Amino acid sequence: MHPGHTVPVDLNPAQREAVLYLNGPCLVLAGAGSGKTRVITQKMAYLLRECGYPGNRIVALTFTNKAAREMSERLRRLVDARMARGITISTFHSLGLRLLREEAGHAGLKKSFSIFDANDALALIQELLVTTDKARLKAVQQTISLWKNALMGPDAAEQAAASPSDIEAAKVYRSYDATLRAYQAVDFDDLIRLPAMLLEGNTEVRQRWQGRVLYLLVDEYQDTNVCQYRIVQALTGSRAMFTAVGDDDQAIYAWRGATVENLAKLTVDYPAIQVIKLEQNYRSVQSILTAANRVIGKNPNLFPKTLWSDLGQGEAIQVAALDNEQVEAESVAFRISAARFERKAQWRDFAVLYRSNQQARSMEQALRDLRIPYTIAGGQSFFDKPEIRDVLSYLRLVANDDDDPAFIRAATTPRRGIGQSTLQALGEFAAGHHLSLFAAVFEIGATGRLAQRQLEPLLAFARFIQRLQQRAGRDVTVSQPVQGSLLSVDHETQSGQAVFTDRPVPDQVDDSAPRILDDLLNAIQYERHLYDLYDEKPAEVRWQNVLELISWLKRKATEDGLSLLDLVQHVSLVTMLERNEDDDPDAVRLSTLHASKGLEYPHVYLIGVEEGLLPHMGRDEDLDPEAPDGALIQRIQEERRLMYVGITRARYSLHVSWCKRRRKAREDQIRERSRFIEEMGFPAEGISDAPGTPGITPSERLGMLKTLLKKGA
DNA sequence: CAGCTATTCGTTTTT
DNA sequence: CGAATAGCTG
Repeated sequence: MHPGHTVPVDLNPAQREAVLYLNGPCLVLAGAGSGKTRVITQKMAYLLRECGYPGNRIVALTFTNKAAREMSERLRRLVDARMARGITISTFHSLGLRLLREEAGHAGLKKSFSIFDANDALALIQELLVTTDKARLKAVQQTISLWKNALMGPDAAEQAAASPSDIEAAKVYRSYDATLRAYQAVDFDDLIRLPAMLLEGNTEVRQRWQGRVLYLLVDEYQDTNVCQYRIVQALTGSRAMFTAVGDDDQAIYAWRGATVENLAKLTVDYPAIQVIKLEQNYRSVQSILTAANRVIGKNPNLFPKTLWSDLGQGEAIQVAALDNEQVEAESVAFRISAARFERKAQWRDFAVLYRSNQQARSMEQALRDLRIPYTIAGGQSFFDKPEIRDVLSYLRLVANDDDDPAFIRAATTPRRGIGQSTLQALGEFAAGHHLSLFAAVFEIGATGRLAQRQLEPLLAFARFIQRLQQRAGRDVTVSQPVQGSLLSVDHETQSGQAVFTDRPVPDQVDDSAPRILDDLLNAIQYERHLYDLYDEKPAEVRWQNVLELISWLKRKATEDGLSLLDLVQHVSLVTMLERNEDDDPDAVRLSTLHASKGLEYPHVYLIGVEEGLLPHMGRDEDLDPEAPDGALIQRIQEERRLMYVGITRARYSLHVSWCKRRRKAREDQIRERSRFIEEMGFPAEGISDAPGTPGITPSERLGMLKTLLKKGA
């Protein structure tokens, strides 16, 4: 493009140093809003342009798909698309998935292994434990997950298990893992753990993948777990050419196995590592930054930083105490509405952040009442919706008929005369003969263990799946796009010219993926099923979701020239998450604090800042005899970082609120304001009560509503 | 077998 | 107050 003057501009000295440093490993300690994404994208651009690195040998890893998307968009603005071709910008999970698909054989898996989501996994644990106690099941699941994230197998877990509950969990872990393997399935944690094991244990695999990674960049390094750290080590090898960017003050994922110590560990494992601090904040006005610094100042710090900004003092932070959750929501909705008018701002300039998803409920209600458009991030995810899981279960089964949970779900949805007792008989037979449920259908007939009326629908279903498998398998599209330099293509569409020229003309029987998908939906009468099950409106919404899924799959199939089988293998839950979010409409953003990390908004409303909710407290925190000393303190510290993350999302104004009362189950609870509010400096100067919000009477509220509706119309 | 009613039970954050 | 599940009936 423009060789010569492409050395990054618009960077401060520290950022510039971080971008240019290539003599070895590099650790960038980036405070909130200090431009870490800019550093990463500029560095990628620098590597591509100035250093002549080929795109397909640069890998950038993030934690969320949103972050990955953001990053590739920003890179796209910096460099020519051709130059960036083949670059990998993806989450750890999707890189892990790609590695696992490619190296499936080395991991003892067939290429078409299934991926269990959290629900599938929980159901499996429920089967293994006899308990119906959901809390216990979740606890076991969590424990197993932590072990997996720590790269501990069942043996190691058994050794490490101290408490009776851990010993029980270790037992479950063993059979859980064995069962997954029998199903030819992996869970989310395996997408990280198995690649880590493969890279460490298999020299051939390690060398192959090392050879593809000339430079590695890792975002949000403070949120890596043991497996992820090992993956970084294995991929970079002794060359150790990588840049890790992180901020220990924003470590908020300890509960899922992330260890901040990984940051410090880098300086130990790589003594020559170059450590660069980014301390200038470009996001927030000083009043916000001051509050943030005060709060986080209460935490011990691995790497002390002093954030500063030259954006001016800004307006005072507002703190409001409200009567209850509903009033709080109404107050926020109203104030946003007024502020948009006064500031001549857009809806999208406002965000409402909260600790837990349920808090979105009252907020949604209030926003709807005032006709304020909103979008929710981090709520129930797309692939958690039953209709999506239903459809995917068919695809999973087509790709992998060892996947018993998929079999059960598909066979019984929609209802087709296959019920509890049928499945139980089939299950017992299958277990006794070491068969999958699918395979058992064809064997059990001869045994006469099932009545004809039970066997019939089973056979019909299994044959239906077989037909799909045949059609999917016969559809061998020629060119898989060249997989020579393999880390390619997460975002860069692989389409280009190859797909169109190399694709065979479909013959009379159209077995292309899109056609099969259509036929499948038709055959199972899924739309009708939805309308039978739900009311008109919700049914339509769900059907729309299905259509969205299908059209996404079709698009993917067409663009990348994939057969249905390829599609199902390459496109699973994880890659589905990478689907382009709908265009961002002008709407208020509702988000959990966790999901807000990395984002910024001009005006932020932080709600539910109460003892017990924001420093979130378990019920009987001190009653837990197994809790080691200091566990509580650590939890509080993580909650404090969460508060810090919330505060630092705001650019110009921050509004904190809390409820004096909150109705829990059946009874109202008296709540105290969060300790974090005092830690911010309240009620010191620079922070004030929100004016004109407390104690709005219903009639006043109605009046305001009418006024607003007039304005809106 | 499948859909309906009655009852019970309430921690969180996400890939 | 709401959702998830057990249990019952057609």
